[in-house]
Amino acid sequence: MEILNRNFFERDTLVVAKELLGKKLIFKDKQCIITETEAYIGMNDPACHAAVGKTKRNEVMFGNAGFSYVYLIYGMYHCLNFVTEKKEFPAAVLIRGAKVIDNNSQEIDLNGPGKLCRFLNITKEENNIDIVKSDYFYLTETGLKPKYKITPRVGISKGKDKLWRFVVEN
DNA sequence: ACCCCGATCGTA
DNA sequence: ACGATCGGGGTT
Repeated sequence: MEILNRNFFERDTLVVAKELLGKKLIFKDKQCIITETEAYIGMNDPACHAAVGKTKRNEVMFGNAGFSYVYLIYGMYHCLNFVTEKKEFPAAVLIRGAKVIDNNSQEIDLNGPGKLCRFLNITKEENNIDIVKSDYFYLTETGLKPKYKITPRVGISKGKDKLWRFVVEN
């Protein structure tokens, strides 16, 4: 199916986060359907890495939409994000969960950003990749429009008031 | 050089 | 409830 393009990502982060639910994520030989996302939006969002200004780690968030932002958390897990909005406006969508379509049609639930990256084998090597140009790392349309609920983001100490987490129901 | 803490997860 | 484990970012 149709590959998601730059225009898809270069929009309001909350819209992108909601619309990423049900999309297919392809990385090398693996693919899955996204079921949970969170938005991190700009320098005024205290939970966003960009809140401290531009640094070596977060500079990709300040760049073009449609690039991957991968970082190491707690010394042992990786988190996968996709950069959104216009260049120089730092924002991204964290991919927190997905359902895998296994070769033997076994369903695997990747609930949690660390588990998702561990399963897909995504590491800092995959940081700053243009996913609208790559032939091994990209997203596609599926036609799915899953029902979802809206909740506060999890695992953060600041910015808990924002309802910027989106989870597919059922 | 040092210190604190984090967009997590598995175990207890 | 807690420990694992380490890099980023701020401070001395």
